[in-house]
Amino acid sequence: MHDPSTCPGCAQPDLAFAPHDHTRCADDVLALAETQLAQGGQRLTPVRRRTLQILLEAHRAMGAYDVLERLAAEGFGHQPPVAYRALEFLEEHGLAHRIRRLNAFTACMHPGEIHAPAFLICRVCNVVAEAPGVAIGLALGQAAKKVGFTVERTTVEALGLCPACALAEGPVRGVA
Amino acid sequence: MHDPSTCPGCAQPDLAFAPHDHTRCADDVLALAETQLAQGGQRLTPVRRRTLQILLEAHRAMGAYDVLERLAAEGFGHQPPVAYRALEFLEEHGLAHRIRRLNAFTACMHPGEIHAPAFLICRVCNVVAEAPGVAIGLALGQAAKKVGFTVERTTVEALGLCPACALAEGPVRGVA
DNA sequence: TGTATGGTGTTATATCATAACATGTCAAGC
DNA sequence: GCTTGACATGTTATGATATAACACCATACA
Ligand SMILES: [Zn+2]
Ligand SMILES: [Zn+2]
Ligand SMILES: [Zn+2]
Ligand SMILES: [Zn+2]
Repeated sequence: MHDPSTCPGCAQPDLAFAPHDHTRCADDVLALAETQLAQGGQRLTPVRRRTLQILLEAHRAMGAYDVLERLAAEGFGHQPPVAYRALEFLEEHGLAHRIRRLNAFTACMHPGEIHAPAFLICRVCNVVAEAPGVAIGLALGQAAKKVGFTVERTTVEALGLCPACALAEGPVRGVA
Repeated sequence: MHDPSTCPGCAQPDLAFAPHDHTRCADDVLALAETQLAQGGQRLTPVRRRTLQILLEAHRAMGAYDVLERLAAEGFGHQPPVAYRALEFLEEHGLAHRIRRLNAFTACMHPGEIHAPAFLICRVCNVVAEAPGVAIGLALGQAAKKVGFTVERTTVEALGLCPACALAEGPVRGVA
């Protein structure tokens, strides 16, 4: 189902920036998700499944209302809670992440793996990359431990420039 | 101007969790801020100054509309942009931070020092502590560098339990 | 004395999120 | 079979957060 020719992520010239292997895109993730959830006694219902699909196909961060629009157009409910509930469910189960700086959601690119995700957000093109956040999580955990704080969930986001936009905006001004 | 007897932060039994030295509270920070800004050709105007004061006095994270209410009651403007502009100004100049998980703002506890702040947010009592985020910033920078991303600003927040609430909620159930 | 800049204020609107309640579905227990 | 409880989905209505666009007034300074 993943079509690189229409995938904004894949269309990016900076494959290194958004390094996702397509053996995991859409369908595969979906199957994986279903298995995982079943093991935990959870259900990937139609709305939830379709919501995840929409995020996977979009291959970028989407606002809840954008997702809702898609869902509504396909015969699901038309009201905000429909989208928010599905998105929150996916987030709780590690299948999607919330990007707080964008008030948006994105499909997890590494479902199943234990990860405290870190996101790199380009302020120009809004592309979001999920970076391995293990080292960051460790550092954060240590800082917390020092003051006796128990970490349960983390939000780590960096705003800046993706390689492509850095070229366009950077010191290379006189190229064109 | 800082009165520990009415300061929610100071009233906390977990001084270690919110370790702030009062030589820096309110007035001192304010003076420092003014100096710093002047050096950068920026002005700590009445609204901005009062906004910072409000955050410092509150000694906790406040929503923009809460701040606005205070400002309005004191003769400043009554409309959202008044608060948002002041808060954004303070944030841009390192005098306040935005806590995205809470949609709130808090005065910086370490103004002047270069720091990529990390916040520890108690999900029970909502107390926010600003932890030194240098190590975290480094880890994040490295992860970003690997994919050619240029970091400009970071958001690092941990949700969990402060020491006090961990005691109350934790495995120590049968104490009372 | 124009005129550019920046700060403050306004009105109006956009955007994001949740509370509260009604209905449907399905499986466990009687 | 029916009842009941758990959970999912849908609704209406409202709340909370944030910004666009414009008017007015200062100060700075050519
Ligand atoms: Zn792809
Ligand atoms: Zn970009
Ligand atoms: Zn204090
Ligand atoms: Zn607490």
